[in-house]
Amino acid sequence: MTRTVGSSGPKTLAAIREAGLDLIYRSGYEAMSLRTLAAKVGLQPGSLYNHIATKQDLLYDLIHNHMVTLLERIDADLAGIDDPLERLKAFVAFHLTYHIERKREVFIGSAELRSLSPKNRKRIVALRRDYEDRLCAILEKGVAKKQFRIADIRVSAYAILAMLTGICTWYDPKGRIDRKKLLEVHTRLVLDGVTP
Amino acid sequence: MTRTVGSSGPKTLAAIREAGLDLIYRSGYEAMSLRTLAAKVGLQPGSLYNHIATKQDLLYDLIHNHMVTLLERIDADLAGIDDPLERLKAFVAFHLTYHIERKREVFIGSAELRSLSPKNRKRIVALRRDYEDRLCAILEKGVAKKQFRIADIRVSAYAILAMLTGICTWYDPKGRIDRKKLLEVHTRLVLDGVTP
Amino acid sequence: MTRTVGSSGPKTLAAIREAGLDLIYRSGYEAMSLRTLAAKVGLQPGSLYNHIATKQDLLYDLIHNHMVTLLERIDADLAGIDDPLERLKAFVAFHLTYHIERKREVFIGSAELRSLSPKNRKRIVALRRDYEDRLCAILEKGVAKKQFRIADIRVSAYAILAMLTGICTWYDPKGRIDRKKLLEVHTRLVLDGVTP
Amino acid sequence: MTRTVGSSGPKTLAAIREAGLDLIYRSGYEAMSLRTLAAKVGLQPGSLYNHIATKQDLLYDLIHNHMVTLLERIDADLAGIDDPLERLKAFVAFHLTYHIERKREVFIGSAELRSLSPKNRKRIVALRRDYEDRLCAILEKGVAKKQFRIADIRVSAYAILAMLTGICTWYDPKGRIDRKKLLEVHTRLVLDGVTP
DNA sequence: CATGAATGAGCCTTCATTCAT
DNA sequence: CATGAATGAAGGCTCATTCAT
Repeated sequence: MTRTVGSSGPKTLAAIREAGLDLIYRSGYEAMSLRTLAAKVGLQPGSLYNHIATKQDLLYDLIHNHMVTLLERIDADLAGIDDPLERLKAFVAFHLTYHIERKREVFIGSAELRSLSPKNRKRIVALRRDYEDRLCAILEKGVAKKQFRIADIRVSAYAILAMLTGICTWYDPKGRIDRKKLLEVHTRLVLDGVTP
Repeated sequence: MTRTVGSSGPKTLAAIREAGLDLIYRSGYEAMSLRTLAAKVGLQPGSLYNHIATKQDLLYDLIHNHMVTLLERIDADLAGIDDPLERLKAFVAFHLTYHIERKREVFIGSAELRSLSPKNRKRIVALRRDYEDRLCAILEKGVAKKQFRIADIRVSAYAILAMLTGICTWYDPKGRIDRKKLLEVHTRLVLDGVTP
Repeated sequence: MTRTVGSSGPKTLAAIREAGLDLIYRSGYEAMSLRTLAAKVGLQPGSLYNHIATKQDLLYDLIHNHMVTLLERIDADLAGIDDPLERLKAFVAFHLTYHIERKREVFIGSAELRSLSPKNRKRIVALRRDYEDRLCAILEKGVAKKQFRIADIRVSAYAILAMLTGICTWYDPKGRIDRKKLLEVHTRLVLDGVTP
Repeated sequence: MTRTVGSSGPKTLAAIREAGLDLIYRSGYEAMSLRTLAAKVGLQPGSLYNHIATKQDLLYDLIHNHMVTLLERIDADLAGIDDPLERLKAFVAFHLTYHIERKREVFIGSAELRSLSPKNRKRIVALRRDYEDRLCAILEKGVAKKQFRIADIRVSAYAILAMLTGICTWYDPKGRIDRKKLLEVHTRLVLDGVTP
């Protein structure tokens, strides 16, 4: 998004992104100061502006990156699968995995929506909607094929997403529960909730 | 905006709490300035300190109040119900209703956990755990009585809570979906997910 | 200075004065808040104004009281003594004793001169001058009678006062040096410095 | 008042120190606001923080600088002098001169001790003690060599220091008394007080 | 590209003081 | 007399951002 050509430029920008991700995840966008960020990267505050346009821009950049990747990946994972039930399983598997691996991006992507400028927020919300639509489409197909029985597609989609997304607030990769079991439990919860 | 002459102490505190709830919900704790808060209540910034000790204190007060009420209410609603299935239904009904009616408190209670001082956060997290334990207890009893079939109690409880809590991020009381239907959809999702 | 008739009035005023003395001595006039003062006396801040006119007034009251007492006492102690040497000894004895016993008043009386309003400062400085004049007069008489040999009366007077007053910055009544010895040492220092 | 364009770092810091010295001397540490200080230097209040860490830090810096210089100078002035009497004379001469020329530093160094944080105060008090020890050592040597007759070294040292330091509260370099006479008067007062 | 110094706005909080009750 | 709640000003300090070097 914000990038300047040059020798150590891209590396520095990457470091800024990574540090920003970390700090925003841990303390929140408002609570993170660019001074702290600069210090973490080993720069003076003013130098950040050789890589980013504004603090707000960095936030948008982070979230936007995340959303675009999310959409690319889900499409890649669903490609070639036709059966709605299989597609739903794939969706759950992907969502869960991605949300565990990208805990910070996911959290920021929803908790810091309100810190985005109206214009930026609109853009991100549109991408979120795109992603939700992937799930809605699967559910609809399943209903059409009588594989699923669902009272309200959108409500169910939101409920499923909330449930799956919720894990990134408590799941600890180093904790007692292994990822496979987590996937099984959630897959069952979802399937039982939509199959007749 | 203008000073309400004769507004006595408790009333002013209540106004501060209400305004704080609103502002924190909409812009976040860090982003809310006490100047804005004071203006909304019709006071000078310094006058807030006749009613609250610090900004942090107000946040804690708001969240703590919410948690205590939550626990009181769920206990009241569950009292006298024995059957695990019925208890689970009551839990879902209560949780959903409360989370719709107290959207702001609920949101703040989780989104602003990180804005609490370590000591305060600990206290709140303990209360949250208490609440989660109510659901775990129900699930356990149900499993013991062979009414439920659950792979991992705690994981399921978190999944259910995440799902039910999720609604307060998108549900609009004035939107197309009425509360009854919402309850039906979620109750089914939950029950199907835990019954054998 | 500032007094209201009434039942517990005078006692409260005395408590305010004592607390003020203590707080100003320990933290300085600017650093002492009326809130702290009120708390120490067991009142609400606003209630102080039933006894004092302003914070500045309290300071002036304290210092003025001190100066007036100082003058009354030195005159009493010198009364009836004629010989300049004896008068000087009496002065040293009185000054030392008073400055040890009224450490706080003395300290405030010089350190907080700058915190007085111009008008108040003028008044106090005049009283200080009166006191200095007592010593100058003694020295002059002694010189006239050839008992003393002094190059510059005023300079010597200031030097002597500085020396004698200095003790209240370090003397600890409970320390190793007893008051009698202190008096001896200082008396000798002074006398040796002015006698031929 | 107006910003001195191009004023580089060290120069600005020096200006801040000088302005701070002046303001603290005249109004006291607590009474000096950083806004006033900044205005005097021609900066915005926040810009001060490019040069100092905190207000407290500035105070400590000022006093510490003063104490270190004091120690360096007295040692330089005493170097090469062996006779206790000559050393005492040199001490008096140095002390008096320095205290006249650095009136403000000296005053702040003792009047604002109480405004220092406990940790900072400890450090400064230790340096003061070092300086006092220089005088004590001279007196001791003189006593050992029977050149001085002193009842209590420490008490006498304090008395002498108080007397000499006192002048900086009233001496006006532009006044009627010239420095040479001042030195004579004080030297005699001191010597007469310690010689047999 | 990075730095250091500056800006101007704003933050939370404290303060002396007032006044209806 | 005392209280509790208010005011308005000010305090120290932090912040995102700019820009000459």
